Amino acid sequence: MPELPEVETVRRGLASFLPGKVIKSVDFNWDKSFPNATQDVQAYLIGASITRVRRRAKVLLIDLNTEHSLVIHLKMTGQLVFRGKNVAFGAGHPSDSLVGALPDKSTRVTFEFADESQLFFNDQRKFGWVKLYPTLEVPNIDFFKKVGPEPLNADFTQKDFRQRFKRRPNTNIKAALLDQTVIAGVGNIYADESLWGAKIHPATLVKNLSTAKMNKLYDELRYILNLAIEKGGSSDRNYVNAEGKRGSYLSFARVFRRQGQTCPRCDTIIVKTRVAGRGTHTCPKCQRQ
DNA sequence: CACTTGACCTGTCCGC
DNA sequence: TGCGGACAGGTCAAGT
Repeated sequence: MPELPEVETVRRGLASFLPGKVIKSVDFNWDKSFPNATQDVQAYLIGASITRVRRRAKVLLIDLNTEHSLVIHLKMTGQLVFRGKNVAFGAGHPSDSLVGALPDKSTRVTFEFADESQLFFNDQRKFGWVKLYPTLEVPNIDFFKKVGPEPLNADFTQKDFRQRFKRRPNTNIKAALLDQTVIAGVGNIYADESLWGAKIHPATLVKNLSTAKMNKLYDELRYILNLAIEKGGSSDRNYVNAEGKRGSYLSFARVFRRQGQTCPRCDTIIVKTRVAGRGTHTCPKCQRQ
């Protein structure tokens, strides 16, 4: 599911609800969803207070005042939904909501706080996880040692972007965009959307892309990631924000999940194919290989 | 090494 | 209505 804009949207929601909350209890019903929860839970989680909520790549970090952090990956279908006095099931328009009463059959971990509010980790497909690490060790996790730069960082330039891709000259640009060690945070939706924006066919080999094309891709990717954050992300099926509500980006999408519809630039019918092992949406006229 | 494919899971949709 | 197969926003390990 969640790519950079969705995870960032969840982070912003959690950052408004969680700081100061004191963990009263933690409940698990699927071991693999919280693989290193042992006696550490008692020592570092129960009674701990949340200090802040961060994001790196597609990973959320919830820092505690016990020098430990919850590290959370939502993978394809993970959700983190907060329920408290001011954020209750039923608030807002019903069509915004994708989750009802919690816990439900997809709930894998439940955190309860001292003020009776709760945080639910739901994950239909069970690929996602919550782990507990000493805060200082988080940068040493294999994933964080290898992951590429944040594409939206102010100091990340067109030149940096081109440099990062030089490590994957013989692979296609879509696979390279999805490779988290090149740059962080891009998944299937925003790969397709940004390639359409830059008029690049997803199967084009990286080494065959000009400097101008790569610069255009950088511009389109940053534009689309920022727009998606503004729209609260994409809810293709499971994704919801920290209040359990959908994001609206897909109503603005130009190609993703729009096969059979017309290209907004040239009216050609958008097609769905397979590139880098993933469903891929392109305009056959705008994006020639 | 660089690159591709399968595995991890559940649920839904589509064709027969 | 049932059943099999393909597919779904991600990442690893294992294969070539």
